[in-house]
Amino acid sequence: MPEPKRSNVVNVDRAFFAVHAARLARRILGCTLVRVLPDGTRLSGIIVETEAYVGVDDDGSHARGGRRTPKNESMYADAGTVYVYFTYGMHYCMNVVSGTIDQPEAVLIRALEPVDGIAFMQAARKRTRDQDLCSGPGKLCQALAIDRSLDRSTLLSSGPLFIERQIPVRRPKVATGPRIGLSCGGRWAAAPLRFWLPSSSCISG
DNA sequence: ATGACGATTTACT
DNA sequence: GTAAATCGTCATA
Repeated sequence: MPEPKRSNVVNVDRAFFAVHAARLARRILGCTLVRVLPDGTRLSGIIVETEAYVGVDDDGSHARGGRRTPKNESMYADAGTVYVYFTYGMHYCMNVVSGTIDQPEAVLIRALEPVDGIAFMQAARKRTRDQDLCSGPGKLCQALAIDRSLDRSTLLSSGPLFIERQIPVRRPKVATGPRIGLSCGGRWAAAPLRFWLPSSSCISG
């Protein structure tokens, strides 16, 4: 039985994700990331900040130099696959795989503007302003209950995670700058591969 | 077997 | 501004 479509929501298919990471990073700004919990609760937020990790040559990427391990295996999967990793012994971060199969590119989702399920997010995040519920890659995974069990899942069906794209009223203004938190130096640390909507108050610090 | 590290967050001076 | 928290993963031995 087909699900009722929300008006204004455009279909997102594999071709939407199968572009260069820097292109996808811009493309998903303004889209809505939706998380459906096992009990059916819908959590969502508008994507307002992203970073592109552009392939084996990218010194900032987990796949630099062609590194391929059980941890980052999903980076090598089809466009539209979810890559979730665990870092600093306490945080998860979520990526959307872009490009072509076997070419490890991905877009890190760095911040959301909360929309649905704000009460759940508040409970999951504890004493923080609504504007900081999802203002960082680890924060949004906490708020949306995203962990490694969602690694390797796909955004291409109405599963636990998917993306909704609204018809834009007007093309949003996008700011760019260097990515955050990289341990590498040089041109890859400086490359303007971080993208955000400067109109949002939910950008990571 | 061991050690160093990390695409971060939070608290504290 | 600086530092602690905290542990799975991977490279080296």
